[in-house]
Amino acid sequence: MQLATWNINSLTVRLPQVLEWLARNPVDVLALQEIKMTDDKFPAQALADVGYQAQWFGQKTYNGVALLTRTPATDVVKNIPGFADDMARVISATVQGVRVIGAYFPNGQEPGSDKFDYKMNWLKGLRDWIKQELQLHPDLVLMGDFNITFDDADVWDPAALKDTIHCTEEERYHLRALVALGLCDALRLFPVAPKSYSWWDYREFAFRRNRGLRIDHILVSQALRSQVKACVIDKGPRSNERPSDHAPVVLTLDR
DNA sequence: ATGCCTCAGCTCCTGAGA
Repeated sequence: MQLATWNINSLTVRLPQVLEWLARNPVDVLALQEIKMTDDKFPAQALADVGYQAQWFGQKTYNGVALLTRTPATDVVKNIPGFADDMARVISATVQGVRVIGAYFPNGQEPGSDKFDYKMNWLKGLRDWIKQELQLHPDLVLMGDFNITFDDADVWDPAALKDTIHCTEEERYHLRALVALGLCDALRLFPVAPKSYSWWDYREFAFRRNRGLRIDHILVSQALRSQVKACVIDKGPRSNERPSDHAPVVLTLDR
């Protein structure tokens, strides 16, 4: 079984690239973030034509998430139950016995800002909910655009970016707290090549110079840990014409 | 320097992203 996550920064613009990627990477589940469209605009038929069912949760202009699956997704939940939020950031479903949670974590803009406070509250709400979800669903995958680096290895210039957004101790504390519930960073179950990133700024030839951050993650529950065969960042689509600024991350499970 | 790209939308500029 293969699961993947990809922040596509507008599904309207990137639909052809998503279809092309799925043709080459026929994963069982693809979680999308930043689809940036209202629910009525979602291209369900184009995805069905290539063999994917979809669950989606959109909104106008910003945010928006979806789960594309080859087999039916059941018990679909949108956003974090018990956490009031007017942004479409999370979609969950059970697929082939695995509880899959696709999430677009808040950006946070700048430490000290209102958006940063919202990010901290959202992270707390997420943790409280995931703690319960793990009790209900031992086989669980939480993946998406976390907008947080684990540590300096995830940052192209740790000195220059110290304490800036995605790299603050507060954000990393929340990420570690999430992991401490009983999850593990699938990419680091294996030797990771230095300077492995999942996002590169559109400006200043950042991708060509590999000036990036690793902020897109796949976390797996303890029960699934022994089934993880591989986890890779696919940098290929970042070289496309009109690319997303994020690369897909792909998890292969032995099940 | 607060822009450098890119995207959506109350579209020829602005807000937001990261």
